[in-house]
Amino acid sequence: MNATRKHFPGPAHDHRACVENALKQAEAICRKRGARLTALRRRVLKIIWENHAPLGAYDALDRMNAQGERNAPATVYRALDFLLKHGLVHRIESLNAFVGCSAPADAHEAQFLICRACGNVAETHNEQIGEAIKAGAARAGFQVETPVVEISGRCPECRHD
Amino acid sequence: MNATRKHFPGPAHDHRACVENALKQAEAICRKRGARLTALRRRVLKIIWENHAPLGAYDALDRMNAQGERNAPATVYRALDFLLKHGLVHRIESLNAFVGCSAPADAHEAQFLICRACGNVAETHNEQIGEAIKAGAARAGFQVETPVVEISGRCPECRHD
DNA sequence: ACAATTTTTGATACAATATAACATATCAAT
DNA sequence: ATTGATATGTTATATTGTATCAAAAATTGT
Repeated sequence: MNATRKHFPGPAHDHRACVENALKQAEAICRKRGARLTALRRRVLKIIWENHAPLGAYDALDRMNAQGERNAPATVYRALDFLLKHGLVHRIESLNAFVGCSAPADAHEAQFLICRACGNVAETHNEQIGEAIKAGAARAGFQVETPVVEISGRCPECRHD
Repeated sequence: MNATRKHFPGPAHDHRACVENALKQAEAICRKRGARLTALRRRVLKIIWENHAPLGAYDALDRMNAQGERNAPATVYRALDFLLKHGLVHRIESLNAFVGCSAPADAHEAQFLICRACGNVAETHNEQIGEAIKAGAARAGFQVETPVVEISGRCPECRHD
């Protein structure tokens, strides 16, 4: 296995299975918490998971309304709020867009690797980054609550060295 | 000196001098580069520097138009683009807002400590965070271009331990 | 100093992102 | 069935950001 490429979906990536797994996990998590993953919310989650590039709220809305439905922005934003609250999706601040969480079962601090060529985003859970942030913040007397780490660059498939 | 508090403006902070210094540095930098820090751009920079909390583009616009002027959004965005390009301000992605750069003379990778109580933001230049990010990205085969690190939490003045 | 060129600014319109407010519907527990 | 809480529908509006083209000002070459 090529350990350097595990985070981004390579050519062998089975995305159908990837999405099914995400939905299954979401259902399990919501069941366990007594949270209601309604048809609407599940549908938005599935749309977000269509690929590994973050999707804007209005793009998600367009997908929902493609067959003539008339959902309003608030509908999508509310579903996204629910999904965010339960850690099923992440918001990418630097893109104003949303991406499926690759490890919704575990509490985690995530970092995002954003390929500016193909648009895909990989989620990492790097303790060292988290520790460096906490240490640096502590030296400034700062109490960390929500670190946002979004790293723009080139993914393994798109880099040109 | 209390080293833990040097990044955030404490009660003794002389903000008038702080702003004057920022403007002086901006002038020196632009002069050296042959970049034109016009009256308009200087004015926007000064408005951004009014305090240490990031300011939205439309808030800056409101300040400009407070005396009945009729500047349009594009005017402010263009000035901000110039200031960003020359590293005189930073954009805080998670707030859609802009803050003065505290070290415009040096090229640097910055991190931002954002106090969600008082709104102030401190800029840090922490090598260890940068290194941890580069190392983590490298392990994923990812080529870092623009790391965004915005840490929300509580500043020394506002924390409640 | 003048014309040619580039850069900056003005002005109008519009696109993209996000929320407020209130009504209706559905669910869950008694 | 009634009630209370949660979720969705609907309309309107707020916020953030660009595109486009015209006019003005600064810069450059002569």
